[in-house]
Amino acid sequence: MRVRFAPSPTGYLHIGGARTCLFNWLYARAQGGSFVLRIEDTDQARSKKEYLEEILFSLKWLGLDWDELHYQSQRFDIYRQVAQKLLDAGLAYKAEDGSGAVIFRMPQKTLEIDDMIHGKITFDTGLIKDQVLIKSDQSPTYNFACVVDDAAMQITHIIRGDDHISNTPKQVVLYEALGYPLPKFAHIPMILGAGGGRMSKRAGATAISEYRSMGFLSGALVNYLMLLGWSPGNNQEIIALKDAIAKFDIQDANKTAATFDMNKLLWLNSQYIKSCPIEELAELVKPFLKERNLISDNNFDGKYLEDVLQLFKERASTLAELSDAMAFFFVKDVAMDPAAAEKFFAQDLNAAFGALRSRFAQLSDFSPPRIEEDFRRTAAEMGLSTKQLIHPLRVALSGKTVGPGMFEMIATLGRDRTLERIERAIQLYKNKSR
RNA sequence: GUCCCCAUCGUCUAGCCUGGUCUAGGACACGAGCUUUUCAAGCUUGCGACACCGGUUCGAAUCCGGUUGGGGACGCCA
Repeated sequence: MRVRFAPSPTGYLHIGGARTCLFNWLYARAQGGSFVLRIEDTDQARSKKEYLEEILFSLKWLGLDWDELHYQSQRFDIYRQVAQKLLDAGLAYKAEDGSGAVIFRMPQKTLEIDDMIHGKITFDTGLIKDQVLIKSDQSPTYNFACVVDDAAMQITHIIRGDDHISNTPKQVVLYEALGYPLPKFAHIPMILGAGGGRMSKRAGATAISEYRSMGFLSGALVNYLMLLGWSPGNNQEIIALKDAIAKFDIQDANKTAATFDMNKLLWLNSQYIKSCPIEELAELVKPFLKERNLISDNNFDGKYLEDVLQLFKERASTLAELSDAMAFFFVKDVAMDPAAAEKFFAQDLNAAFGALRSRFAQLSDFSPPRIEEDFRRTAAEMGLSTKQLIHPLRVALSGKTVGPGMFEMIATLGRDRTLERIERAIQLYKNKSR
């Protein structure tokens, strides 16, 4: 069996296209067939190299590899030849306006299509007008090139969005006119935007590459896409692409349109971040840290990065969020956010900070348990509760009121940075209160 | 307007084909609690759906018809 995904490089690869591609890919891999990628670049004016590159890049990023790659722009001669055959057979005619367009004479009949997902669908072709096959600029129309290619490339199963259901009778009559064997059709439901209508920018129609730069892991996005219109069964939600192959069958796809839900995607992404091996996560997060000027190619400490990631990997839902949350580990002078400042300047803790600084300086084993021990002793000596000291200390070290566990954080930050930041906080308070 | 598709919690879905085991299961989100140095995470728990009407049947979420609602297509775009 052979399937195909046929994107048009007149726009970026979006959620709907990616899901269609995914189902085709999954079905091909499950059945041991071939997956053909066909670029439908017949509209010379609107097709852009930039879009083509984005589409190919995004498919690779998602892990959807193809067995063959074809470009319709290189096959114009074939379409014209086939059109000529229809002309010769009297099944098509030249436009009367002398424009050079070739038009197919629509037969009048009732067509019944047996869709793999919807079952029988009937159409009355008498309601469809004659279809242009070759435009006046001699380029083929979508429905024509599509049929010629699907037949030439021996596509056996056409899996596409159900917005194409109404194109199906127009294509089937062409198969019949040309004597091509009819493929099987499987029309999968569309993905709707949050409002219930077509996906808009707001609702998530953004390019797949956009999700990448927002910090989604490709595995999480692919996993989410699989769940839209299909279920692996057994109440399973998290499933890797390679494991889905064995369970996938296009006949199990839903008929009902699904609404895109960013919350669930975010949740899945957080699950993937959480379970991602730390070395891998480090590689994934590096570009985000570089983009924020937190590390550069020659200055970063791989071990330090991994240690910091351990602290944050369970508390972020995107790589972008992760990078922002851990930024203070990589800057010289931490910026204090307004809410944190309020907490920090609430009372004079310089005596306690001073005591902490000297204790930490002398600590032989700079580990979380020892740090905690010293911290609690200091708080007790100063007549402070843990809370009274821990929150301002967090602000002093991170500039924030929220973050990972204090003692692990200090240990990971390291003695030098910790002492430096405590000292800086002491000075900051002095200057402010003066 | 014409044609086509669809209809289970707010959202994604399981169940539907092969009616009874469904006082309809899971996940996200939301509420509460536990844990706790904060925020998360995690765990426990709560809220929450078979669109409506009719038919078939001893029995319908499941089968049939209609209504309503939603979506899509009607380009020399793809």
